Amino acid sequence: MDYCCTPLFEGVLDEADAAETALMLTALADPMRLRIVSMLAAAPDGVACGCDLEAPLGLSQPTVSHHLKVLREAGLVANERRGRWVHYRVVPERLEEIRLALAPGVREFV
Amino acid sequence: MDYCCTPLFEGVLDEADAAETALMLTALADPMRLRIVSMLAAAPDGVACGCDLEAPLGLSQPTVSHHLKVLREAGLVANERRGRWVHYRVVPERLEEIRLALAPGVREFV
DNA sequence: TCGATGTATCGACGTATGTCAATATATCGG
DNA sequence: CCGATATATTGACATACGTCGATACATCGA
Repeated sequence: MDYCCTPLFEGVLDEADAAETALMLTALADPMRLRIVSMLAAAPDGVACGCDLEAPLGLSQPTVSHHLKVLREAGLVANERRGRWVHYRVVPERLEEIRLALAPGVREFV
Repeated sequence: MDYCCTPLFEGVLDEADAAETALMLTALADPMRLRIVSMLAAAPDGVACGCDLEAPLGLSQPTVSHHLKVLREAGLVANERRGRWVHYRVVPERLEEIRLALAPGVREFV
């Protein structure tokens, strides 16, 4: 008797939800961007400017700017111009969204 | 007085940790793979075989096999051959690792 | 043994991504 | 207004990724 191929698949992520969650995860799924978020979180007042990130990361200025743009468009960091500099900070609520999306069963899987 | 460019950057993710976390996130940062994990989690006994995933996902058999391999190599799913079929299940401990890695400040940021 | 069925691998294709140098834009100080 | 500094954009490049068809491998039933 085959107990395989049961017709389950209920309460599953639809395409739209999967696409949105994947966008957030994609923005975070890069070593350099993870380190950027970590640096911002560890910075005094949780704020740092892009110029501080280039040397520790060993990346060029355009590349850092690119990564910050990816993180910003994913809502994972916020920026604020302060004179010549742009201050970046982590958006913890957005990180929490990801953690909730990955809850026990990836969804409300109680 | 410039309050920018302070020499913070302590307690930050090193390259190795960032690379490993990025590997897990990359495996999960795909809409189809998110739906696969969701389907496995929602399946009775938390187990399903690859043949059940093709039709709901609208993907070819090789593509489903590829995604399952990516998830398996990332430790996010486990497989077990059962006769002609291979049963896949989510590894919740691995998902929990990701959630912990994304804790408040991405690291032990209390 | 042979055919059927589920799974894995291979090769190829188009697209996306991370990176940089060069350049443009924005803001401050003098 | 001009030079200096921080940031953003553009264009180019190599690499990685998602997908498929074709094919090989594994297992069961007859």
